[in-house]
Amino acid sequence: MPARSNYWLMKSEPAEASIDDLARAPHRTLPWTGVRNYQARNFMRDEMQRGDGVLFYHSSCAEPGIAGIARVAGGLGPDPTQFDPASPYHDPKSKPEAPRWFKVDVTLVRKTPLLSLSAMRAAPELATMQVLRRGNRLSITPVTETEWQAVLALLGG
DNA sequence: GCCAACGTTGGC
DNA sequence: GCCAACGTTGGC
Repeated sequence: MPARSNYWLMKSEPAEASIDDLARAPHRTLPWTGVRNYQARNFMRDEMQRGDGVLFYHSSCAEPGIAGIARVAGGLGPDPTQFDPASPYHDPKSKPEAPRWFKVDVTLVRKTPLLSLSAMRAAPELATMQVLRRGNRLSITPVTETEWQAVLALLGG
């Protein structure tokens, strides 16, 4: 069994939650709600731990790429939006006694200059990153220690 | 707006 | 359990 990853890349549409939204949030922390994919959910529910490093990635926008460094602040629990009929993430099939969807809390460490998707693709040392794989759609992907260090180096430490 | 890729759903 | 249809993601 492979070792648990200590590093993650998490996609967010900036129109929904940008790096600046995270910077302005109380305690620079936001709950990562709205994940409706089982694989991504399992990462949050089963593998993520407080203190894990997070690459905060802007997707579905004019300039996709890594916009900052964050960290998992804990807060593992049921995603409350699944029970909210007014939420776009409402899941009528989910019951409070058996929640389907989970969230963690994410805290900003620092905003960085954008490491654009094109720059990521141009960096051979990042070629293994799951987010760069053809057809990848997972909103949360594990990042290796080597990839993490390579991203930090590209961001200028 | 297009479209490739992939996940989910539901009929059988 | 198979698999076609459909919906979503996300870069371009």
